Amino acid sequence: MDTQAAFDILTNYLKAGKQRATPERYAVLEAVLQIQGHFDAEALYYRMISNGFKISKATVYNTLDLLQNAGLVSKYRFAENTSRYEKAFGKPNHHHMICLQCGDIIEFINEKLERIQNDVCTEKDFNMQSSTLQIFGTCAKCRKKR
Amino acid sequence: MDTQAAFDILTNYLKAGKQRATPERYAVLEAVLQIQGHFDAEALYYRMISNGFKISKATVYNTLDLLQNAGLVSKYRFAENTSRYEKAFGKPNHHHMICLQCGDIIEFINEKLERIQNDVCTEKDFNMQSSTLQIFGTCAKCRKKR
DNA sequence: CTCGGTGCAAATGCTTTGCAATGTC
DNA sequence: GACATTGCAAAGCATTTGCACCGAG
Repeated sequence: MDTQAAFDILTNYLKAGKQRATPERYAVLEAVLQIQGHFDAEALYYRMISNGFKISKATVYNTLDLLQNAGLVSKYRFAENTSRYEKAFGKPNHHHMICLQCGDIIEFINEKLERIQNDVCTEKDFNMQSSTLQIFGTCAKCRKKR
Repeated sequence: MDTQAAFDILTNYLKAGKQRATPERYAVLEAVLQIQGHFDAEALYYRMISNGFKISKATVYNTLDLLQNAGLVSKYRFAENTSRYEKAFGKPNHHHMICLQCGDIIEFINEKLERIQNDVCTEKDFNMQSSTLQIFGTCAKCRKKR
């Protein structure tokens, strides 16, 4: 949503870690913010290139990692070989249902789930940083097709 | 636990799909059943080789996929590039806490979680086949080290 | 001016594939 | 005997790395 606020978070994160503010880093963040839903590094790379921005794949990968550490991007590993990313800024924590037929991803939020996670972590004395619930199966659309 | 019961499941699965009962398939299953906890394809391959069994990596990968479809093995994708497997026979559905420092995996079961999953799937009209909740963070052991 | 960051191409590591040989049915 | 399955090595992909160059601080 608010690009400037996200830029500020990045600026502060870079300052705190004494890392440099390069145009590439802001460009990747800007591109990420424009995308609705999930994407992989390759798609982001081609999107930036075709928008006329000059950047290398290595930098895209590096920067996505950095943005993840800054809390601006979430990284997921579903069933495939590719890592999938998603902007984390202005989005509440949520989980995913992945359709094995069409690959569609349905997001959902559930407060009870948050509570359970906290309970389990307390019980096992585990310090949670992030979490992902992935439900694999068949979506309504695909079931109707048969 | 009961190797013979697992073998029977495989036999029935193969018959149902008109697939062949090869020694390799039973050997992979047997090796899988002996392992406590998670493993990757490479580790299983070397384990079998060093036990004197002659098999190729390709067959290990193929057979792990087959065993997954038969419901005898679960396949996970945590944060890394490698797929991790685990025997599914005689083990109830469970979820994972992954320590980002030491890589340890803590398993847990929570019945409330099952109910939430069912609720969410009903709500979105989604047909669940499998699911995995992964909680990333730091385990008690690693926090004490600091 | 220094050294962190970038770009490029090559390397890496997991997984899949093509094809001839094998052994199940 | 037919043909699914195996083994092997090579190919495929996503991601990382090494190193020369560049540019932020």
